[in-house]
Amino acid sequence: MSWDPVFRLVQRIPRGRVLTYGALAKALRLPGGARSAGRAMAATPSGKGIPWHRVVGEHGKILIREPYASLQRRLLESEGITIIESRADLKRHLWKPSKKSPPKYRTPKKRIQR
DNA sequence: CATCTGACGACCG
DNA sequence: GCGGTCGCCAGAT
Repeated sequence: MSWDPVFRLVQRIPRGRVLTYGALAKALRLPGGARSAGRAMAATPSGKGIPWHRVVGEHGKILIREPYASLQRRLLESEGITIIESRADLKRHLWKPSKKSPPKYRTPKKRIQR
């Protein structure tokens, strides 16, 4: 599975903005919904400039575990996003994948048979 | 091939 | 608002 479309979209999230796994999944029509978005992020290659920390759970909650949670919080705050009780203020920072036909994820029609 | 394991979220009590 | 269950499905073991 190529999570490329996911990475591309995440890469477009502006500084100081966040997106939720659910919104991400919905925007790309990921099969399996939000969890798929989560899997994609878990597979995020580091060192590629992908702002993974801008993806949070519903209500802006940071869902990942330590030690990443602390790191994510720190990164978000450094961008001017206020985190209260492990949550980002979505009202102010939720980002919408505006215009430009968001790359739509497509399920492979069929899998390679063994 | 069988099972387990989640960077989720909706639902219910 | 909080904790438990369930559907979902790709990777890991």
